[in-house]
Amino acid sequence: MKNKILEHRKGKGFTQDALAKKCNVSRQTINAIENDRYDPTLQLAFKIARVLNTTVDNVFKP
Amino acid sequence: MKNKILEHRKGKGFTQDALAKKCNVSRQTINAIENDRYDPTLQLAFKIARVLNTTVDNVFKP
DNA sequence: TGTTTATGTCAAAAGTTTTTTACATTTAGC
DNA sequence: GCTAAATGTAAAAAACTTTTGACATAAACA
Repeated sequence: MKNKILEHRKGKGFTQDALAKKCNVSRQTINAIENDRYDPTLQLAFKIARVLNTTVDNVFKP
Repeated sequence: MKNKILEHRKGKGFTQDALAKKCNVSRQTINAIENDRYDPTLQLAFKIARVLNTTVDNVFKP
């Protein structure tokens, strides 16, 4: 699953750690997802999208 | 996680079984998700949305 | 260079989803 | 009311994912 987390994250000036904290997950989780090591749960996908001020469909592409 | 699978599914005239087959999962999986017993993987969420001709953000709400 | 901050990666644990088999209940049409 | 189709549910196992702590590497920059 491709994603545009990096793009949106940088756009907001967030570090992985900052984004992680806002999503209440570990930095490694954000890193792993950002680098396509695995897909987030649907819940976390929504959380990430919300924190990045966008939609799930916008951040992730199958 | 709330969802509008039933609504969209009926709109297309699909049974749970039909939707399941189109998504390559078991009928019980669709049934369980439709009835909020658990959330699908992000992959499956996208598949369901695609089969129902809509978006993940449209079908699911945190 | 040395220090700090940011990112990358592992292995294992923890947790979740999915499948299967089976049966119960409901709904729709005849 | 009967029948067939559709839906609901359960338990257990299999498959898969996510998370975490720990450590490694890289980047920034004074």
